[in-house]
Amino acid sequence: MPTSNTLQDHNEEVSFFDMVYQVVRLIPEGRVTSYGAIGSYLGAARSARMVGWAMNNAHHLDPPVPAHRVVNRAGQLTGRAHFNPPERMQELLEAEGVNVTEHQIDHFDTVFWDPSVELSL
DNA sequence: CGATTGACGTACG
DNA sequence: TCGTACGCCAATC
Repeated sequence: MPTSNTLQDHNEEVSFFDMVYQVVRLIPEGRVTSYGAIGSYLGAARSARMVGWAMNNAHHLDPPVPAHRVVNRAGQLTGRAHFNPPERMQELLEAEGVNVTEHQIDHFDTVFWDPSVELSL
């Protein structure tokens, strides 16, 4: 029996946070996805904010989560400020073959990786 | 303990 | 069609 005796007895799957981490780790190199896409894949399209918030926790996770492959719906590296250093996010993306200009991913529609599509749910 | 924020996105006016 | 408001769940103040 789980340690937590929360009100949610319907915990059939892991927490939303954990699911986010799992999906982010499934992102292949050279591909990126958006917070909303992950949230939508998890069945909560409106919880895009939560996905980003989960990334904050991702920094102390093991193994580390490739948060640099997660950007907003516009393809902008909005979360770069939370990296160390912030420019590290762009460097990591370029190292995987993803070109970034002015914190904006080039050909975002091409490198975009939609979990609900690639995972063929 | 209660209110606000937070790496966004969708819905509504 | 464009602009504004709300929602998601958890953590922080």
